[in-house]
Amino acid sequence: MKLSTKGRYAVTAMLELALHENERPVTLAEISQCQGISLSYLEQLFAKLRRRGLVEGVRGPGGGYRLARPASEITVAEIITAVDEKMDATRCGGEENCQDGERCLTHELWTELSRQIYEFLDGITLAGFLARPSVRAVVERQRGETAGLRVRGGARSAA
Amino acid sequence: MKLSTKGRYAVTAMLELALHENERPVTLAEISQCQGISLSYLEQLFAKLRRRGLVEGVRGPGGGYRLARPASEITVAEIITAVDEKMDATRCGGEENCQDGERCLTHELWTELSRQIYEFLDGITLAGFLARPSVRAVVERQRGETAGLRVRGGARSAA
DNA sequence: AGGATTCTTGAGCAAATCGCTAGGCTTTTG
DNA sequence: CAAAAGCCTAGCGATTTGCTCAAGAATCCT
Repeated sequence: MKLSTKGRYAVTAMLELALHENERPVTLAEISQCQGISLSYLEQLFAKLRRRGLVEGVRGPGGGYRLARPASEITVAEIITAVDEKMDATRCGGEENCQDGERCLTHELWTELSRQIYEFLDGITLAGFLARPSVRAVVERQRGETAGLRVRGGARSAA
Repeated sequence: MKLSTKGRYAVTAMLELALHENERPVTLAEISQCQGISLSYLEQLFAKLRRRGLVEGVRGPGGGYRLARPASEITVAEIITAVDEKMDATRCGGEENCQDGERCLTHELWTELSRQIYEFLDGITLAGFLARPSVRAVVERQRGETAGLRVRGGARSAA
């Protein structure tokens, strides 16, 4: 379980997609501009997210990315592990013969903690997170401020 | 909040100290041997832990490291932030003017999530973690296996 | 059909970080 | 004083980060 800026980028981008779940696809260019992340870097992250079946790409004009599953079925843990690839990296490499037999108890202790963290993050879905009052407040505020400014194409409700 | 092998090393080493809380200090050489981490790397990690007031060093023969506070008052979050130094690294650098005013809502969303994770880890103390039944079982097993083998000096109860 | 838009993929690259080596120093015990 | 241990600094190879550049493929619009 590695939790650094890379995973943060991915989670943030996925939240952006979740906010536009029932609208047209969101382009990477929009996310890039809004977040200040380079377009190509986002492309790499989304390539991994796509391979893991978390997002779908829609090509052509009007295209972009869309959540492959409902936001209520995508967890933060999935996103992070999708872009981080390897997470176990135990010194003993899965074997438990750190020293002689299984003397080194520490990696089992860490494994337990790591599992705790994973289950915690696995309990947070995109939809669930966006539904929190404190988060909801931010979304509403931003929505209100930019209403009528960023509506491109009349916000048709995507048939 | 960065959570990678570096933080794991630190947490693991601290757990080792917590296991010998009421005995003589634990040397880095012992931890190094048991965990397979290089001695000098441990020294660097412990330098940071010491600066944060999490451990005390005891010099001279018979010395080593000891927890500066009871294991029940040291949280996993403290340990990880102690060795990882920087964790916020928000794109906007604390300012909220990502684009125009505060359009970029995403970093607030992430901040919220990051806080959740921090509070989760801050709720886990060394003592509390070692008290869990599943962890306890591992400790007891290891203790039994190595009883009489690794007792150096007669396990005097440190006055 | 042709061009514009957007995803898709790959090569590569500067900077930072990781985990470690090496070496020297200080303090304490005996 | 010598040995044991903490303490400190410099640096190094490998990996990862975050990014640029470039080409291709699918789709929409005219």
